[in-house]
Amino acid sequence: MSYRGGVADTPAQPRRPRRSPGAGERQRDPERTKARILDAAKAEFGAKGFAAARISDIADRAGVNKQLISYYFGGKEGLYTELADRWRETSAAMARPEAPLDAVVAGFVMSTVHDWDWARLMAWVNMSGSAEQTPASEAEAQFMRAQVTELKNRQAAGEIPADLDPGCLLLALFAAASATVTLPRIAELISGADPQSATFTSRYAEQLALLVRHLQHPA
Amino acid sequence: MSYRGGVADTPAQPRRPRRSPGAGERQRDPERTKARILDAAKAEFGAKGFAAARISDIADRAGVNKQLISYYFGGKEGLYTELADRWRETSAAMARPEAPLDAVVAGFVMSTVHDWDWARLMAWVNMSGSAEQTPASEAEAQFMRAQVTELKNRQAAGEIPADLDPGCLLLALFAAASATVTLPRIAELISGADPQSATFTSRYAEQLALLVRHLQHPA
DNA sequence: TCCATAATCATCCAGTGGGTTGATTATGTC
DNA sequence: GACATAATCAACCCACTGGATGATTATGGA
Repeated sequence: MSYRGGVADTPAQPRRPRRSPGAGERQRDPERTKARILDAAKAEFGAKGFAAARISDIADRAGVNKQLISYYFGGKEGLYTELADRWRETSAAMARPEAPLDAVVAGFVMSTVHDWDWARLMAWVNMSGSAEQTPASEAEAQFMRAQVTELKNRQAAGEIPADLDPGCLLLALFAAASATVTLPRIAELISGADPQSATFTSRYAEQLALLVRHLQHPA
Repeated sequence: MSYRGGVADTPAQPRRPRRSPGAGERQRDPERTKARILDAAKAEFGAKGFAAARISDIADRAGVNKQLISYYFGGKEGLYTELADRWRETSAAMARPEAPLDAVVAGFVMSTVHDWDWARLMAWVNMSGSAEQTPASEAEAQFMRAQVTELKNRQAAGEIPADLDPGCLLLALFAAASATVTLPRIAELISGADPQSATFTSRYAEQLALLVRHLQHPA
């Protein structure tokens, strides 16, 4: 038995066997091609992680010659960092300032439904990234600090128990909200349902929100 | 720049250049050798995950010829499953029945200090394992179910709010307790400290325990 | 002491996978 | 229409990696 990368690949596009020009459709369209490669890469990297992902698989999924990955992104590593960078930007932009905390957490959980691959990619980046390796962009640190002060404000406003350290709380909430993605097997074992499914995810999101509310207003 | 596996390798043994017989020490000792290989594998797999780990690195770290990995464990995959199996047994045995919940959670967090590699391995297994791939041993499922009923009991005893689903709560606690291992980069960003360090880990453990207590007794 | 066998090693082998090369075909412009 | 250039592809290359082979040495028993 050869090792197959983790978690079933996302069904994804029906994977047309060969792209036929299609009336009115350009047959050379660098933007489209790049987008396709990025999508495919997101799916593959998300499913298997960097090391286990194969650029030929990515190319196949994108319906494109694998050389284009070098051509556009400078190889596997370039493609990966491109995606990682985009994720950082996205997550930095994701800072929703003044929603209730339980809603923020639940929303984060739910976001994994719409973009499972993206969430998985985040998880891989976090799991395998160390400080020396990828120096954690200043923007990223900024974002985290902002989130911490966010929590601190909520704490000052009495939304959160005063004796909890905002940093640790943030970390815990982050981890809990990522649970379906980072611990899919346990999630499945516990719930009996597919951790990717909307039904389970929304239930879990709701429960987490409830938990947060319990922290806020005494039970 | 070639991709280096995630998270700095554990310092580990000083990696003796060549094992010299050493007075009174057997120079052929299969048990010792196997143990060394397992330790090295745990460290390598833990640091980089299955796909990125190299059996030659494992062999080097163990100070042993790489062929012995095939000899004793039937290759890379066999070695990995061996470790994964051991982890499952260990974690199944880890079921401490009647400690207070906050202590259980804190203890789980603290366990990552003494055996970081092991915790990382767990994280990789969970992250990359899907149901089809490794059918989640019955024992494993049993263990999880047991934990859930454990929580249910605590809930019945009024330790936990009645409206929380025990399964979801377990998942959330599990994820939160694994945070330093599964999200080391975020942990580092938030705390400014090394997520592997005992100081940070114990602080985080304490905070999580506090959080659990807040769930139990209204703030 | 000698032998059978287990343990260990150095070396080789073949498959894989990422990357490169050079050719080919669109596309836009003059 | 012709040309320059961008986009795309098929084929090849070679480093790496996991595993296999066969030799060698220790160990324990007869």
